[in-house]
Amino acid sequence: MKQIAKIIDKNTIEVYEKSQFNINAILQSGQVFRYSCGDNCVVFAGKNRAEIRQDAEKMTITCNDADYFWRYFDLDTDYEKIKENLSHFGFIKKILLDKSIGGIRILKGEFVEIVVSFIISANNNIKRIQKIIDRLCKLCGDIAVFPDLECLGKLSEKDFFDIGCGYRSPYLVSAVKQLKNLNYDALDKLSNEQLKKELLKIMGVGEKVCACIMLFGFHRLNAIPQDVWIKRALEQVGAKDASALLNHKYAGVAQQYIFYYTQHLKKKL
DNA sequence: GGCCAGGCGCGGA
DNA sequence: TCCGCGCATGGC
Repeated sequence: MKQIAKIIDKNTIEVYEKSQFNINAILQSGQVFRYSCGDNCVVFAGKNRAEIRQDAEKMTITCNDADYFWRYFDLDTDYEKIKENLSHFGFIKKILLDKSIGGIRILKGEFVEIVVSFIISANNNIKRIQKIIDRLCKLCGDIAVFPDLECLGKLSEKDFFDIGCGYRSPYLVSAVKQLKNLNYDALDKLSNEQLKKELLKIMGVGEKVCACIMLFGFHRLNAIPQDVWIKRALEQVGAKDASALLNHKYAGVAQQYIFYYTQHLKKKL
């Protein structure tokens, strides 16, 4: 496998394969809510921060912890192989003609942040989700740091209501209590079926949010979150292909391609 | 101004 | 087990 990236020092990673790393597409594919893009992009994960600069020949990630972001950006995985595999589906092959799509990667988010963020995401829109999460961070003291369980545990239903969580507020209070009794490393060892079963016990986590947590928090690449956008898209490709995709080992990756293509690029399958 | 959003929990069949 | 309903809020 071609080396796609290299750790330069404890604060710096260089990424060389543009075809496998498009920071704008990654951040705009709906898997992360705390980021901003101007000349450079900045992304936050837990208490960590990374800035990504794109030059002609390479991308440079400047961050507080290079090892952390190596894992976060999934830089051990060769996405060319995944793309090749998924290209057996005609409609995925067509999507990948848009080169930005091929630069999407599945991030490895912080467990608590992913769970809380995607409970908030239910029946909500992305702009509003981002604002609520920003207010949540501010409520616990630092706009650049996602609250830990200690701070989250102190928040009341009213606190969540007041920052716009709406009817999800009681779910969040319950979920935070449950999260205190869950151990990430133990969950990470479970099979897909067992993990799903455990995550579904969390208040506010149903089938779709569960799939998001599995995909973006546990890197289970076959987990496919089916929101209204994906369901609409899959109706267009026919039952046979849709069924095959839903059971594919990289279904979650395909789902990210479709989500970005249909929603962000506003293109039809 | 009305429809919609990365849905979910709940009660009733 | 499987519907259908209600739900907070603001983006568009």
